Amino acid sequence: MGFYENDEDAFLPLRDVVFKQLREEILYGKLKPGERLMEIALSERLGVSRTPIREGIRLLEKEGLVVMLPRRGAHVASITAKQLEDVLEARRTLETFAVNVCCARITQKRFEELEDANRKFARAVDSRDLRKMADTDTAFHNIIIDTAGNEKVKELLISLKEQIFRYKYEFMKEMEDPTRLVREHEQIIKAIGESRADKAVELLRMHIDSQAIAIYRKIK
Amino acid sequence: MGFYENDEDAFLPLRDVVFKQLREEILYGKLKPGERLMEIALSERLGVSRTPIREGIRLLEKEGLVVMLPRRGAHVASITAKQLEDVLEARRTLETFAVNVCCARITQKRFEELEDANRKFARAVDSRDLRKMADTDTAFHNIIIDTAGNEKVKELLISLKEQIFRYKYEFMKEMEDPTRLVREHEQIIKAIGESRADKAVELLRMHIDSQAIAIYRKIK
DNA sequence: GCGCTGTGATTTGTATACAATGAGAGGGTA
DNA sequence: TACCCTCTCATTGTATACAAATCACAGCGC
Repeated sequence: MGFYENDEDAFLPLRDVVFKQLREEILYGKLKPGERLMEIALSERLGVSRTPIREGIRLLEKEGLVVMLPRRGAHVASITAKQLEDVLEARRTLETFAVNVCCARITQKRFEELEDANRKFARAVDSRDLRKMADTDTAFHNIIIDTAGNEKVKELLISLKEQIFRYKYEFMKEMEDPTRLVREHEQIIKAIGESRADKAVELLRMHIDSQAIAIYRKIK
Repeated sequence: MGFYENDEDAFLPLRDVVFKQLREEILYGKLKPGERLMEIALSERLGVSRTPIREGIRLLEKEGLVVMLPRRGAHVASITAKQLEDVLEARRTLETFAVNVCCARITQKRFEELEDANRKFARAVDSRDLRKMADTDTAFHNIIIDTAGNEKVKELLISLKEQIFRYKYEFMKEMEDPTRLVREHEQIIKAIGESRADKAVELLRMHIDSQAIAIYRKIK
């Protein structure tokens, strides 16, 4: 690859380096939805042969970040309103399941982690650093998902969220009052702390839906 | 590939032919869980070069049918009790969501398709043809999922089911009274027909769980 | 003016050659 | 015997060459 972002990449197969690099570029908007990924151009830009490029693109397809058509190459996945709706509905279904289980299983330690994660998110919101906001928000939700303890659900949720991350990122850019998200997180934490599973599920549903509506409006 | 199963394969990229062939072999037990997929051996057996083999294996990985470790090749995915539990829980979550939406959206035409699908399943059970049973059972569940109209949920459910198909198949082999499944389907159809979403959800949950328990017992 | 067809350039699909790694056999030593 | 070292060989990773398909567009006929 000519240079390495960090040392660990040096030990990864090139396909994984390609995957990580392109994933980054797609998620944070350098590669835009619909843009074509051409193997030769990429192999020249990244300084590897077409083989790891092809394999890296396959990995992106697995995550739903790229769509491939036979003989017509790979494109950065773009999303229709319908697809967005479907993904968000699937996410809501799985993540409300997760928060429900989480209520039953949470430990004191995990609960404190959750509170801590939201404090970090609050700081990120204060700092107005978009990337930090996205990362700390993800970290908060991931604690809930981890606590539920279902690896397959976790895997599916990671993939679903990546598919809409780019749009959510754009949406957060223009959000007038992101502190509302912090308060919504606080309410969810409170419901979990009180073991009120139904309430936590309902709050999380609303939390996801309100973002869904905003993103949806933006897409159309 | 030397010969073609059917004509349409002749127009597919070789990676897709490889994918379909290996998928068949994994689902119906010719390739067993844990078995190693070696590229050279496969390329000789299927009469293509390593390139489409590698790409076909990537497609299988995407479906969760094989797992790959860098430098250590691909293996047919085997499943631990915990993983099985996780997959079934994820399936239950998404499919109960689907049946819930299905109740609200079903049309007369779709309802008749559902009844018809269960009649076909009943005939398959009578015939004792295991493969037909599996196929018609899948077809029945797919009508519910299609009616819900969420493409992403459908995609996830297809993948989840494939991951446990092999075990379900083995389980059906030894099932003493498969007509119970037909009756369970009938109950679900009835609940859908009466638009009793909560009941349909509960029945489907039980339908999935009872199979889950049986497969679970078998694995351990 | 419009559409059809053929041709060349571009791009993906496939095969193959070579490099690098890892697993295991075999032998030496404590 | 148990352990470790090295060497070998099988296997995966990567690069590259060639084949086949697609696309864009020019030229032709209607």
